[in-house]
Amino acid sequence: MKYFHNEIEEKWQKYWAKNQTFKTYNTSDKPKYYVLDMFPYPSGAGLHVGHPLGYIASDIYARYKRHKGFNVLHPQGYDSFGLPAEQYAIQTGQHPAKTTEVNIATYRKQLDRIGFSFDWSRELRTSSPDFYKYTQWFFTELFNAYYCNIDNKAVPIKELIKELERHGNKKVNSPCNEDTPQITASNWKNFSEIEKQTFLLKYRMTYLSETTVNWCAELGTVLANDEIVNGVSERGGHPVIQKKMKQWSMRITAYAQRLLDDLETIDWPQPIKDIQTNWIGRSQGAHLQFNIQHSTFNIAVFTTRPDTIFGVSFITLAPEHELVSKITTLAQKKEVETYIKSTLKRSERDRMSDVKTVSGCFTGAYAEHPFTKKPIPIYIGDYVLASYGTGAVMAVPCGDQRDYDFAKYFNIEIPNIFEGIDISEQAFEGKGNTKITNSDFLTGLPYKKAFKTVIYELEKQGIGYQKINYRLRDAVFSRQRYWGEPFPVYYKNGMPQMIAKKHLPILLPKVENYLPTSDGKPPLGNANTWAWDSKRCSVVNVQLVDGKTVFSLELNTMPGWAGSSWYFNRYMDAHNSKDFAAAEALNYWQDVDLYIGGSEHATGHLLYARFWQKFLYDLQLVPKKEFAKKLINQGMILGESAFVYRLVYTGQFISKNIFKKILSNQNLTLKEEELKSSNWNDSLKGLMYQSIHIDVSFINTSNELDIEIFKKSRKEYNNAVFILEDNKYIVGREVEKMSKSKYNVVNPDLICKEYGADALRLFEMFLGPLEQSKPWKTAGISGVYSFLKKLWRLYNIDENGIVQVREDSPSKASLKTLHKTIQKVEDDISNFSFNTSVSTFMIAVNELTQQKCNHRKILEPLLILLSPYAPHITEELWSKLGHITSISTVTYPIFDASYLVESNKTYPISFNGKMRFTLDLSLDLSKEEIEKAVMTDERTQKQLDGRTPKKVIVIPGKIVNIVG
RNA sequence: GCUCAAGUGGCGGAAUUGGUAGACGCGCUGGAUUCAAAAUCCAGUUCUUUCGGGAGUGUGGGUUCGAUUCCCGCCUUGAGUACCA
Repeated sequence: MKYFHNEIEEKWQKYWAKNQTFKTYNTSDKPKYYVLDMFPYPSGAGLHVGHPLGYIASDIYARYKRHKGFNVLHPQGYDSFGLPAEQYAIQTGQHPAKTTEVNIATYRKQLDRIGFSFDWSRELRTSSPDFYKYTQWFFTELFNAYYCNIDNKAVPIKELIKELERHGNKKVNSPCNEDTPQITASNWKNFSEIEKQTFLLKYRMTYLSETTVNWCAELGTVLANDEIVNGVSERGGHPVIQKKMKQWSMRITAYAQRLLDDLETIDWPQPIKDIQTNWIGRSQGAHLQFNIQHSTFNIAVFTTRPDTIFGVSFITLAPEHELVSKITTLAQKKEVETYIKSTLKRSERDRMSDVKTVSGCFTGAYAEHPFTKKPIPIYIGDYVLASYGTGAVMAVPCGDQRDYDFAKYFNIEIPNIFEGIDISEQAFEGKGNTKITNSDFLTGLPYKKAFKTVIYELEKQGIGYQKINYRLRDAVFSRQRYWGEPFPVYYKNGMPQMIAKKHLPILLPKVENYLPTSDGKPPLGNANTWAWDSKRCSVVNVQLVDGKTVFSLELNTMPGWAGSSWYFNRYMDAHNSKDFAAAEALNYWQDVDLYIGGSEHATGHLLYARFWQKFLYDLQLVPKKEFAKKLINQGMILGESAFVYRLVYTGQFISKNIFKKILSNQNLTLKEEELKSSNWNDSLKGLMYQSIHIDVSFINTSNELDIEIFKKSRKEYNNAVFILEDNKYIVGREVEKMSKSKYNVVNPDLICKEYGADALRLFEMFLGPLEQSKPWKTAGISGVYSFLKKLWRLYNIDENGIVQVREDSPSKASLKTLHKTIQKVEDDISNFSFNTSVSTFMIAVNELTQQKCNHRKILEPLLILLSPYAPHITEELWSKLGHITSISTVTYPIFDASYLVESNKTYPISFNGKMRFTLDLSLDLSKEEIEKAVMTDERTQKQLDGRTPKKVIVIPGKIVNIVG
């Protein structure tokens, strides 16, 4: 009987759905294990073969853990708020909820077809009100909390108010709000309500502030730093400019140190840890002040090299620095204004692309050196960033190349403070043991000592202190979009107010138009009616009528990472309507044991989710500081794009190898039949050509183009002329990211139809190491497919579908094959090398076929072993073996080492390191006995040919080497 | 520029704490079966060779009886990051 994968897979998928085989309960005697995938955004394009790679790996692991006796939570859901659905809505008027619904249905169908063991009863969607109700609630919790530097954690804002009433803010300022002015208790008491609220905003974990944001005009919204790549938007590649706007921000900087420290407690890939460490960008240095001559102002700077303080010869401010306008002298005013204007014009991108050009301008003002009291000229320059440190630097040209270049350009002196270092060509940026010189009380000290000494001196004089600075910035949380979570916020006298938990969720209102309003408000400004908790309130024209008062609502929505920052906790108790999850559920599941997803989220989702979790932990809402113990980044599956080459001049399509010859202009000998076109020779004059992406389904496995299909694919190709090689048109191939626009997408549905889901699963694992990126080549699937067919044949299934297995004892060789396989596969799974375990199965089936082994005692454990990889065929064969229960419920076979232990060990015998022959020796022999046995062997004597060896090296259990 | 990772047949990739490099699969070659094809099965497949061997894991060194594996220099590729004071 043939292996009909389609029939089998349909049967078992139905069975699993009907019996809720993979439903998980929150109570069990078994230990828990939580396996999670990064949930997908349901795009209109559906899944391609690259998407399920991580899901397959996690599914194998989840099934394996179930076999190992764990109560496994393996859920799936959708990150269903997002830009594409909204842009589609703008174009078509179709409501994003509708498109999302349709896309999810497609995704679900595709996922089901691959045979995942997800517990779909826990499915969640970030765009569902049941879910975003809690996203909104967490927002209000963030608003109602501040970061306490005494407890070093977030605590309710009530505590801060109490403290302010008693002592003012003398003690409470944590590093993330150290710039907040100091107030006393009586100051606080004299504040008006609005002043109090304004003041508290400086402390809240989420706060409203006028900030410089990354504005993308094309997308009509602000973007977070991690959403910008090379100065353009990550999505769409549109230009991004700096703009001041009133925005919600998340005070993630409060957690900078803890986010850094706790990286050591989690088993995440080193590259991800490195990226996050880099992104947080901790640097240790000093904060110090320079008084400005003839004024009351002073300039605060941050430096990592306070030891070079005596090398300062000027100060540079960012053009946006607030002091610029205040200190510029009348004489320099015009020049400064012109310069600032020119820097505003330069986009971020320009500034980055020409890093080397020095530009700046003198303000006319002078600061005073804190120790020597010498005047120091103050410049502005756009190499200083307003958003890092204090937006001002003390320039030490001899110790920093950028300062050096600036000094050379403006002819500023470059004092040398490094003993025995030549700085005539470039700055000296090293530290090491070089001693500081020409530096008053620091002269003669090496870096470390000088660093400590100068900080001591600064603190003593009260002009500076040691400081740790972070590159990490607070994350902008407002988006001027429609398809996102509405904020649970209304405004009273211009101050934001939270809407109480009992009124949540604030439902996303219906709008006719998804674009910003004519007066520049975000799309939610188009809503006529808002509704939540309809019994209590009603909202008309974006105005909340609550009894008599009229308030306006927040019209921004939350960014894409809001829901994904906590969704993993929701799966633990997905349908709870009273809370985001019951305490019992949270305490049972604790955290994610294994998280699988792409590394592209390193500075986005993976950082925000860690921040959010820590916040929830501080409020004792979740039991763990980190949400995921182990993380694995699956690599990307790349597509092999196909190209045809067209000469622009003649319009001819030229087969790949002929085209290559033309390009290299070598050995250009064309057969007469290739020269069908009379224009041919002309075309060589100006070699203008296009390489055009064509759909990968137009070509066969030997890269030959199906010309007829190609011609029909587009009108413009109907009469295309082809120059062939060996009567074929060969296309060019190139590995690229899989994408619709490159026509290189391979749909998993087609693979499932042709080869089956089990073959797809095995093949995706077989492609290579999980973490690596690798190109997809459909041709390669035949290997695993024929493996499945061989497995099927091993079971001797007759025409009636009856399996004929032998019940007597299998041979020693077969048992050895089985137990070798058990051991190897378990080793591989625990190392997450799924690729090599697939090979192990293939070897096992080949060996068993050769041994003609179809013993029940071998076949049953083999099925259990294989079932995580190929669940459908193993379920089918299991049922044919006469079992009633599903294979998912049985436990993994236990490896019995006794089948592998051999009395003899084969020793390689080498001469001068070169292996000559092998000798079977007992494992129990002593070194001396082994040596004796080797030396008396006739092959040894033959090799030695009468000579005496210098020494004989015996490594018991490994090798014998004879050195002559 | 800085940080990290990786270089093994025609290709994807194996190789435990250093111990017979190239497992497994694709592709290719030959054979069996077939009227033929598909499918299936068997054999071969790193290079080189005067058929004894010899060379070989990017490259040059080092440690070792022995190195794909450990150490140092260089080259190449990929990823991340980018005026961070």
